[in-house]
Amino acid sequence: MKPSLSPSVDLSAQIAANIRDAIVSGALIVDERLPSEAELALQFEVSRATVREALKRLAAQSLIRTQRGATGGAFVNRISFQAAQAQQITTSTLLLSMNDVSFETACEARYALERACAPLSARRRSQSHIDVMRAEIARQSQQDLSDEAFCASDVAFHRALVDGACNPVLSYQLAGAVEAMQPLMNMITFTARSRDAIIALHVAITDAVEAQDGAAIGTGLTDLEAETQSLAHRVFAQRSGQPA
Amino acid sequence: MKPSLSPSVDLSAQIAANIRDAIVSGALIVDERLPSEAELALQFEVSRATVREALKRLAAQSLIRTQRGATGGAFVNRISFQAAQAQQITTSTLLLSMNDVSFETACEARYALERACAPLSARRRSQSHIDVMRAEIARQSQQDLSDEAFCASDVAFHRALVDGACNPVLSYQLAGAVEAMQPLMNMITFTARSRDAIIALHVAITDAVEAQDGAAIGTGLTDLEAETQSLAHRVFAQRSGQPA
DNA sequence: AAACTTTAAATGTCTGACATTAGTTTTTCA
DNA sequence: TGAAAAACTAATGTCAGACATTTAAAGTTT
Repeated sequence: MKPSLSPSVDLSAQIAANIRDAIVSGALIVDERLPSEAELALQFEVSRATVREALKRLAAQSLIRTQRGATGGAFVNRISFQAAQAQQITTSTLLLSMNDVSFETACEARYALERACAPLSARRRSQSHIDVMRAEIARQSQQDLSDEAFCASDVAFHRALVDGACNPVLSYQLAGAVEAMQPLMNMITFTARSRDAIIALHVAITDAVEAQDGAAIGTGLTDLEAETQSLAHRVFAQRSGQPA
Repeated sequence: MKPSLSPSVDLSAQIAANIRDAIVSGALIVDERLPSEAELALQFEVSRATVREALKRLAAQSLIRTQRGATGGAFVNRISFQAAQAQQITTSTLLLSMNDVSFETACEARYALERACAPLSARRRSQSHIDVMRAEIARQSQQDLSDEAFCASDVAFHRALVDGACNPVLSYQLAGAVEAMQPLMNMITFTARSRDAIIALHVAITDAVEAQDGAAIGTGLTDLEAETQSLAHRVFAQRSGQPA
C-alpha cells in the first residue's frame, strides 16, 4: 500500500500525502478503516508519533475521522457539503484578507457568480426561499441594527437567493464567495440612506425571484453591485482623504 | 492569548481551533511567529506532542509554515491563490465523488458558473488566453488522443476561458468547479463524432472570446452544456441498459 | 576582514509509558 | 436460564524525556 519515503524531508507530510492519494484515487473507500496507528508505524517504519501527526493533517481536511475504543481507528470520512463549505469559507476569507484583494475585485467576482444562479433560482425557488429573503429584508429595515448585523443579514439574504437554485454544488461553490466578502463589507459604514437603497434593491430582487423572472433578478443584482461598488468607493475615498 | 481548554475532548483540535481563530480574526498577522512548541505547551498546559499535532493540523490547511533552526518556528502563512486552489480542488473532487452528486447537477453548476465569467472574459481577455484556447483545440483534434487526455485538455481550455476574466478571485472559485468535474468526465467515452461536436463549439466560443462578444460566449457555453449533458445521458443510459 | 568554529535554539523524530474509551467476552447470581 | 456486572482487549489520546538535525548568530583564529 505505501512504502518508500525519502528520508529527512518531513515524514509526516509524506505519509499524509501517501494516504491522501489513496483516498483521492479511490484505493481507500468511504468508511473503510485504515490500519491502526501501530500498524501504520510498522508499515512506514516510523514512530507512532509521526504517524499520528500525519493522521491529524488528514483529519484537519476532513479526510478521515477517528474513533476510540476496541473497534476504533481512523476511517475514511464521507466529506459533507457542510464541512466542505466551512473549510472553503475559512480559506476564501483568509485568501481575501491576506492578499490585498481589492474590494472591487472581490465584489465583481461575487456578483458575477451570483448572477450565474439567477436563471436557476428563478425556475426552482420554493416559497421557503422567498420567506427567508423577506425575513432578512425585514431585519435589515430595523433602525437600530448595527452595521455588522446588517452585513450578516445581507449574507443570509444572498445565500437564500443562491440556495433557490436548488443545486447543492452551486450553493457550496458560492458559499465561499459570499461569506468571504463579509469581512470586507464590515469595513463599510452604512448610512441610513445607503441602507435604504440596498433594501429597495433587495425587495426588487425578491419580487423578481417570486415572479420567476430570471432576467429581472440579474438586473437587480447588477444594480446592487453598482450600488455596493459606489458606496465602497465613497467610503474608502473619504477615509483616505480624511484620515482619523 | 489562549487559555481554558475543556479536558477530555481532543486537546489538539481545541488548540488548533484556538490558534486558527486567532489567525482568522487577525490577532495573529501574516509572517508573525507563533511561540515555540515548548512555550505553547506551557501556555496550554499540555505536552509538546499535543501541541505538535495541533500545529500539523494548521499546516495541513496552509495556515502556518514551519522553519527549523535557531530562528525557526511556526509562522502565520500568507495563503497563496495557488495553495488555496489546490486545496479547493481536492475538496471539491472528493465532495463530488463521495456524495453521489449526479453528473447533471455538477455539470449544471459548472456551466452556470462559467457563463458568469463570459461578460468579463469578453471584455478583458488578452491574446495569450486566446492562444491557449486555440492550442488546446488543436490538441483535442488529434486523432489518437486518449479520452483522459481529451478531458485534461478540455479542462485547460475552460480554465483559460475563466482566466480571461482577469479576476483572480473568480479564477480561484472556478478552479474547483472545473477541475472537480474531470473525474466525472473521465467516466465518459468520447466517440469521434462527439469530439467533433465539442471541438466545433470550442471553436465557436473561442471566436466569440476573440470578438469580445459576451453574449455569444454565453450561447456557446449553453450549447456546450446541452451537448455534454446529452452525451453523458446517452453513455449512462447505454451502460445501465447493456451492462458489461 | 574573512574564514572557520562553536554555541544555542528551534523543529523533527523516537521510545516507552500510562490514561481513556468502547466493544467483547466472561462471570456472577437471582 | 438469563440478564446484569465484571473483566478483558484493542484502539486512540496524552505525557515525559531523550536524541537528531537544522540554522542563525556569536565567537575565534588567521
